[in-house]
Amino acid sequence: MTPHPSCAPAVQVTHETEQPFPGASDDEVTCVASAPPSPTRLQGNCAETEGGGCRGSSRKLRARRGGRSRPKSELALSKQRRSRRKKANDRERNRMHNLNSALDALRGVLPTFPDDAKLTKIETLRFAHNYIWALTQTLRIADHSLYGLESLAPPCEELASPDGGSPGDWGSLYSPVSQAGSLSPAASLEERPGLQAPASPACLHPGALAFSDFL
DNA sequence: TAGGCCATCTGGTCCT
DNA sequence: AGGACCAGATGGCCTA
Repeated sequence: MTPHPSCAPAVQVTHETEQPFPGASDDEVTCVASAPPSPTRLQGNCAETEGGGCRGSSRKLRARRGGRSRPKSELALSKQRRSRRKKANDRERNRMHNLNSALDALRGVLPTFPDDAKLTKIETLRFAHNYIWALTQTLRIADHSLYGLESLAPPCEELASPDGGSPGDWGSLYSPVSQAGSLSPAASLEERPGLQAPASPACLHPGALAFSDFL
């Protein structure tokens, strides 16, 4: 969608982040309202003729036939529509900000090298998936050692990956996510200079889980 | 300049 | 009725 020329996106974000749910005035003409609809939204005339799309048509008809709701002028309906849309946009923006905050928190507990390297969203999720699995395996191996079952512990190459992938295939550890997309963390991190994927946890010495072990 | 990533808007759907 | 969630579209920014 094309933002209104007079609306700098960054300014808009800042303003509306501070006021997640601003009381949208009916007189307020927002950039959203003035922006042209994207081609995919031009499904017939439904979306343009009534707030909320085609489903609102029945409500409108009911009102005209003497329903409970008071008939509103087109202008009033248009204003109400814009107001609702603006509030919905604010909520959606806020929701995505919360999601990104959670993602940042997740990044904060994941080991990366260099430390300030920022993982993308998909990398963060896949890396976290792998990291949790790595820690789980490490704990399992540690348990074996603790009870003197070290000799019974399967060798590195016998430990199955979370998805049952081929043993020792670190890249497959990121499945099922990696199966859906071409960008497995191992692969993607290898593609990105400076970022390195963790080594196979199955080969970590029990109890010696250190950051360096994942490099 | 192409491609990747991201933020944002938007309409649809489901739920309370 | 209104909010949450979702997916598609779009444009900006950045990097190779």
